[in-house]
Amino acid sequence: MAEATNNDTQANGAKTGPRERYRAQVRAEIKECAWRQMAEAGASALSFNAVAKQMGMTGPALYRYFASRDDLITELVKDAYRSLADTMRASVDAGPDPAALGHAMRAWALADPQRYFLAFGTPVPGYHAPGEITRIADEVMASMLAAFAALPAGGLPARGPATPFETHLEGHREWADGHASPATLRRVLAFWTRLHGAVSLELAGHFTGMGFDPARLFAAELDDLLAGVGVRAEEAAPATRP
Amino acid sequence: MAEATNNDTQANGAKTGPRERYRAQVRAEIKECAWRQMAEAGASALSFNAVAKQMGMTGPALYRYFASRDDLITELVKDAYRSLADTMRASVDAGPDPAALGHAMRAWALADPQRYFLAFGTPVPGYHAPGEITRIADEVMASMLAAFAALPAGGLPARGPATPFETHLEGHREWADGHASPATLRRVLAFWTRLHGAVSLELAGHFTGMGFDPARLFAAELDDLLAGVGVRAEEAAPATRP
DNA sequence: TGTACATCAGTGAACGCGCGTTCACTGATGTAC
DNA sequence: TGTACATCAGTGAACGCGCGTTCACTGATGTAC
Repeated sequence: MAEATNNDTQANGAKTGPRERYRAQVRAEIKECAWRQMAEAGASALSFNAVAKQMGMTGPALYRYFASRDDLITELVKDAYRSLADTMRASVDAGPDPAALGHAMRAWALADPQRYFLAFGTPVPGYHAPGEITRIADEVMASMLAAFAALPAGGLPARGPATPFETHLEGHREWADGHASPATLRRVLAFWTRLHGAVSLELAGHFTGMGFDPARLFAAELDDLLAGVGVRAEEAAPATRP
Repeated sequence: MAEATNNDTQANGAKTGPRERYRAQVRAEIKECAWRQMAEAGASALSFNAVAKQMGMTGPALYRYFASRDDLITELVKDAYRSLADTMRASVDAGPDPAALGHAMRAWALADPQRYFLAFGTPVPGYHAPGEITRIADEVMASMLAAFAALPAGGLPARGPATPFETHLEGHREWADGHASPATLRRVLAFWTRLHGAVSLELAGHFTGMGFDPARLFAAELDDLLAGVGVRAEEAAPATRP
């Protein structure tokens, strides 16, 4: 009954009447508030009522916008992954440069540490991410693969026979659509795990008091990885292409 | 008044009367319970009352053993670091082998993921670890330094000039007591961050569904690191020493 | 343009719950003489 | 060995609190004719 007769409906099915527009804006503001609150006390301390109060509303009002507290959090996790996926795709689209992609990832992490930890931090035992999030995570992986696969020979310089791990990957490459060589897959995994290691320890504050600049450690790890297995960028030319 | 006239006191000042012995045992059991509960729902969900109930006690009874819930958690964090420090020291004492040390670290992490995340996972904003914990963390770092420093030239094969990051470390090496070379420090940092990256992504479940064996990725990273910067163990002899 | 109606954002009261923590107490255990 | 006393682990009631969530409601906003 009372079907809308005007065409406030876009191609994607989203309504755009004045009420819908207002709804979308308030939803965004609520998330904004939630992020701010999480940055202060961590994700597990996120309180539905507290967010409402900070919005100038009473608690129950939030149920107009999110089905439950868990729904809000899931939405935030999804937004975090979405944001990372978009950032990485933009980097790859600007040119398949793994170094640029690495720096984009670190910049994204530094911009909002809690957002980074929401995606890659301590998991809640028993919680399983809905499929939608898994799909966005796959996009992230696809960007990394694209950055490396576009380079000649997957970014690898002249090299020897396959390592045991590459041989192992030969039989487990479904996650890469089968387009990349085992050597490239191994490279991408090193890229991901090393950058995550350096960035997460930095963000968690494990380097504070040690004096060195985490940005330089990160750059050094990137150099190590990208100048060929084990040859640093600075010494690559004279040493490894005789 | 009523000073103990017997000598139920050890060299370290700990009393060992029957009551003190009982106290220590119950304290240990409470921690045991807390660990179990944390493994099920995460650290932030640790409830004082729930632990007491699982112990067959009422909530207030726990205050005989821990000053507060925060005190309990701090104690657990301290025990986690203590356990890691002991594990690593044992490995280094058995011989300064970085590969063995790396495997010991991973085994320690796999044995209790929540324990690993309590030490290296998402930090609680605003929380600062007490000095005692920082001191134990320094022990962990010392073991890593010892494993690498004991190798000839800090475990480095023939190599070129210092990289920019090593030059940077030259001016920021207080955290290593000044005993190790910048090249060794850089090596230790790579060791730590890479292993943390691989292990934490594995424990957080980010590799599930990808098919490959995380243990092999870990071993490959260790190989990469230990066979010289960028030269894999398997191909080192034929490929890079012309 | 004006009127009648439907929609729906937000309120305020209330729900049951589990939390950390305090307090005065009881009763068992160990200690001193 | 027996008795008087001090210690202290654990209880049960109570505290105030904030949580997520429900419900019936009001009043403003947009819609249809």
